[in-house]
Amino acid sequence: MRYWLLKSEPDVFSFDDLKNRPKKTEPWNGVRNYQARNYMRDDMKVGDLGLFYHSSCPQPGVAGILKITKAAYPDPTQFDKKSEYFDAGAKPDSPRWMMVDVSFAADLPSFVSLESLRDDPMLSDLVILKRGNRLSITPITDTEFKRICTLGGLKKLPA
DNA sequence: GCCAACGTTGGC
DNA sequence: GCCAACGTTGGC
Repeated sequence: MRYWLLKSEPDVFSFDDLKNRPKKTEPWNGVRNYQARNYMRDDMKVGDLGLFYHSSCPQPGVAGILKITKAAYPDPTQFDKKSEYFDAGAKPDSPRWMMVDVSFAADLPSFVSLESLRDDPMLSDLVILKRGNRLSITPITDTEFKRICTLGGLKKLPA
């Protein structure tokens, strides 16, 4: 299995939103970047774990842990003219954008701020810390995943 | 295929 | 609100 970091703006959809959804699973829709799409389509598998990262907000950082519950399938918002994610170039018989479903996996006892990620020598290769990186979905190593869980005060890793 | 213009991201 | 960095678009 693999590990991921997924960005979301908490004003739009936060880790608490995911945790508190009555449904067990939520679609990770609205990704409109080819590289991020390819990660979902080609490499994400059910059971993979991800860090839920809050971006474009007063306190950026990792808020919790999610798991992938459904492999990539076409994102319906690309066909919805009323959606902000509508893409006139995408057709139902040739979808352009994909999404996966995710669900809450575990809380982190403490929020792991962007600053603390930057300050940790073990995380110097973390993709989102690289200059100019804007990818909303990036792979991370199991070492990085475990380290961030530790920084978040998690003693036992989620299964 | 080049590249300027434009739009978006995201930390500060 | 600013701005650096990046991705996409579209004319040529």
